[in-house]
Amino acid sequence: MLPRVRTKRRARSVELFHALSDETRLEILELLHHGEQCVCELQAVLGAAQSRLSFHLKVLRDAGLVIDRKDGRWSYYAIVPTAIAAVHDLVVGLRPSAIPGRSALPVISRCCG
Amino acid sequence: MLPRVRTKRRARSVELFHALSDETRLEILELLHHGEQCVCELQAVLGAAQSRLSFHLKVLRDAGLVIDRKDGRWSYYAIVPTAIAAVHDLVVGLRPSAIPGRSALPVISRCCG
DNA sequence: CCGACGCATCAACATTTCTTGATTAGGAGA
DNA sequence: TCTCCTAATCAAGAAATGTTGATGCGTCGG
Repeated sequence: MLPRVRTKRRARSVELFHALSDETRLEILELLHHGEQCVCELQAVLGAAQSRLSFHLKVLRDAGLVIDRKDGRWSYYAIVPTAIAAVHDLVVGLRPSAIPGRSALPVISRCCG
Repeated sequence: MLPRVRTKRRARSVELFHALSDETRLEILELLHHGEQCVCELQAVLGAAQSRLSFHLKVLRDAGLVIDRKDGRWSYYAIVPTAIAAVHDLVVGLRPSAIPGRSALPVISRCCG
């Protein structure tokens, strides 16, 4: 009976959570805490192959979690704070208490109607 | 130069975000907002094959996001609020502002030292 | 005790995601 | 221009993840 609404929101959730569900990508985000970084710097610190890093940066970029900027031959990546905020909001929406007017008590009455 | 600390935390992040990076599993969590539910109810609402549902419930359970309780032949699943809170904390930690004493400005000086 | 039910688990297959090495493209400097 | 450098992209293979149908196990009702 559940309406098919919020499918878009769920798709977006999947995209964002998936982008965050990888060790390398989380390390990248941690490094970007220090501010904008160029790919070669990330590469040096992470000790990752260039194409591998590029792949993960693309995942993060496609998800909107980071943004890139070209300067000469270098590419600089930075965190997109609003995207992190979006993730934050999605997580808040996961909390049971997020749905008002309903208790979290078991519905004992009928199981498989 | 980055210390290898917080590897455990990252592994936990990967586990949690991965559990949340699937459409079916997000739907399950939404349904559990209505309180504890038995598997057959989830099955009916989602129209999912029984083994498929069982698979996803196991992923959620292994990640600690839900807990199960047996009653007779039925299994009831419920959200674990503290796990959601843990996810919340991890996301907060992703925010650039979360690292104090460092600005988020680009480090222009030397790129590839 | 027997059969139906609810659900976990397994094996096999399909699909997706990640890694690796090679290629490509544009900018910078000689 | 020629060459090196940075980084994106591609193709192929490896690995992880999700799906499906079958099987097994405990519980309930007859």
